[in-house]
Amino acid sequence: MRILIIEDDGQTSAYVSKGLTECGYLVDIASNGKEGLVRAVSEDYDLAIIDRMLPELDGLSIVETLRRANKDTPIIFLSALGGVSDRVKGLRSGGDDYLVKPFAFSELLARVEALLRRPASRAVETNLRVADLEMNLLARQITRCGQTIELQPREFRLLEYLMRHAGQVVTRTMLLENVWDYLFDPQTNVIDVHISRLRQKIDKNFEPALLHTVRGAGYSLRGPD
Amino acid sequence: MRILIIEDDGQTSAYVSKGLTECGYLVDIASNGKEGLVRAVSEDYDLAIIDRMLPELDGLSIVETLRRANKDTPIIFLSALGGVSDRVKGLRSGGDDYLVKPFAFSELLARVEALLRRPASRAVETNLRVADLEMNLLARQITRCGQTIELQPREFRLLEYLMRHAGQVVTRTMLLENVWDYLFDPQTNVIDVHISRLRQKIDKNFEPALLHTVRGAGYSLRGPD
DNA sequence: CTTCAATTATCAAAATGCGCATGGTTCTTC
DNA sequence: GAAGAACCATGCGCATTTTGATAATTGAAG
Repeated sequence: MRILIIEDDGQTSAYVSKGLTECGYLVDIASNGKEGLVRAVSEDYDLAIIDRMLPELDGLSIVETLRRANKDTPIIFLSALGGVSDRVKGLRSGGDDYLVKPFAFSELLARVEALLRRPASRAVETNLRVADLEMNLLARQITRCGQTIELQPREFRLLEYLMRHAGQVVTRTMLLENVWDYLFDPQTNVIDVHISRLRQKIDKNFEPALLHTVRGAGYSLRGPD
Repeated sequence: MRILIIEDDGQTSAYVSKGLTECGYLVDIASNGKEGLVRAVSEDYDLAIIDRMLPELDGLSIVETLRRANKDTPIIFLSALGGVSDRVKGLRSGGDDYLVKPFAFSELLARVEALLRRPASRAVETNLRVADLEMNLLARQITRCGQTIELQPREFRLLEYLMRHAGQVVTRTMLLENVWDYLFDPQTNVIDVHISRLRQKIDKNFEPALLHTVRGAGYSLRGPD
């Protein structure tokens, strides 16, 4: 379990970090708001502990930004501001819990674990999305721009793999290994054929194209940036 | 959104209930632990607010029992016991939050909404289970007693329908409509055939049988009670 | 014991899914 | 701008899977 601490007071962050590490969590510390936000957005933490008052960017704004970006990492506020209205503000902004300094580590830990225990934290991803292309793993249904698209099993696997690696370049070797379970090169153009068929279905009739060829390397599924 | 309050102090429960009702929640009140537990188990609340000290059965025990019964209704403890160790105990027992009396209603409301906003509250069911028979909708995988079982698409649909209606009697007409999309009677024994095939796979080699015939009516999937 | 519903086995038709080969297209490099 | 490389699209056919029907057997209820 990975936890991010955003806290400018080195003493507090060291204290919390030490305790959590001892309990087996992987802890990262960001000492200002900007850095914290960047890390929270770009990496996948299971929980974040955020100070409300921070240099560069305050805690409330971080959380609001995160939530707007659809990141629902559980968040515990840590703050010296202990008034009812402060706590309400923190929770309303998208925080999941609010602990007033000074606090007992044991309570923080209990609250961390209460949040991590919520099924949401380990929720299974049932939906993948790249731009307006959506895959519902449960219903095995693909839609682009609201229109549903039918895929064959192999095409489905192919697309799932591409979506799970959206933005990255996916090589033929990766596809052979992970979509076809081949450990060798079949010396044919199977991949090309299926990529082509997939394109017919997900990119033809739509704008813009999402499945791009990376000459000499492989393919890459990505939306417009 | 339905909220259950388990609280013996009439004044507190009335106060909380009034506030929540004004916010559009449907509120039920149980004034002792036993009654509260029964309601929490038998009905489906989106959240429960539970006093720690209650006549008949204390709050901690209620929560522990609920969690053991696999109910993961979010729970907020409300208590006059405000020491760190009390709070930790409440959270450790399976509670999601702990608010010390006296409290501001606005904070309680903010905490209620923080919990309800967590996706967990509207988590999608990705797993069905009847006794030791499990269906993982995401992986489209069936296991009984840990052993994985292969099913054909139609058998899968059939079993899914049966599992979603476990305990009930499922008639042939229901099956024709929902598994075959037939709106008429095909005048053959398609259903019987598929039920038989399904039995071979899920009940043969296992004890006890889960798929029961209800003579003259249909079938019923259910575990031992 | 009889009857009718339910179960099971076997079969054949239908549908599907997949990969290959071929020939066409686009890109790169000189 | 020509040649070669990489990539793309299409149709075909094989193999397998999947399905539904028929018919024989079993078993429960009266």
